[in-house]
Amino acid sequence: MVKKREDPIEVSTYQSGMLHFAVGVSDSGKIVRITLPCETEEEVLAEISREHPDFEVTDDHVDLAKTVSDAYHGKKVKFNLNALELGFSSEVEDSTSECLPVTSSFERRVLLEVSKIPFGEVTTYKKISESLGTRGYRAVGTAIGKNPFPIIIPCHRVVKSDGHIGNYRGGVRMKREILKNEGIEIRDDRIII
DNA sequence: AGAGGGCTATCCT
DNA sequence: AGGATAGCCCTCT
Repeated sequence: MVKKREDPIEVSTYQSGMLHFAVGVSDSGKIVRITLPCETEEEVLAEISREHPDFEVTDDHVDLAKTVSDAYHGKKVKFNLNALELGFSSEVEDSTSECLPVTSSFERRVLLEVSKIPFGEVTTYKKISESLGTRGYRAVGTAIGKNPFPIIIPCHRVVKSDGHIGNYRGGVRMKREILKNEGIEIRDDRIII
C-alpha cells in the first residue's frame, strides 16, 4: 500500500452546523492534509488517520479549520499557498517525497494550476491539461482527485469540458453545493455560463 | 507490463 | 440526451 507519513501531526477540527472540518499540520508548521466535511468529528479524524495514523488533536489550528469551513460556505478567503506542504523543498526525486501529501511533480503542477482558478469561476480538466502541455485528461482528473487540500486548492472548480459538473471525491452533491455557495449556477448537472 | 482512473471526441441510437 | 468506443497518460500493482 501507499506509504503513510509516520511523523506525528497536529490536527484541529471545527464544527459549523452539522459539518465537521479538520486540518492536519506537521511539525514544520505546514498543512499536510485538509478533509472534506463529515457529519461527525470521529469521521473527519478517521479521514485524517487514513493517511496520518499518528496524530494528536489540538486547538492550535482551529482558525485554519474555520477558514476552510468559511471557504466551503462560499466566503472568499485569502490563503497563502506557502502554508501548504506541496513538497517543493524535496526537489531531489519524486520517489523521496513518498512521505509527502503530494507525491509527484506531475501532481504538483496540476494542483498549482488548479490553485489559480479564481473564486466563483470554473475551468475544465481539458484546459488544465492543455496549460500543462499534455493530453492526459484522465491523468489530470486522477491527480485532482487526490488533492490533499480540497476547498483551499479549489478542485471543485474543475468541471467537464461539455459543461457537466464532473466527479468529486466528496460526491457530486457536495461539489454542486460548494459551487452553488460560490454563486455558480447549475441546471440539470450542467454549469450555466 | 497491466489495469484503471474526478476525461474527451466521435459515432451511434 | 444518453450509451459505446477508442484514445490519452499518470499511478499503483
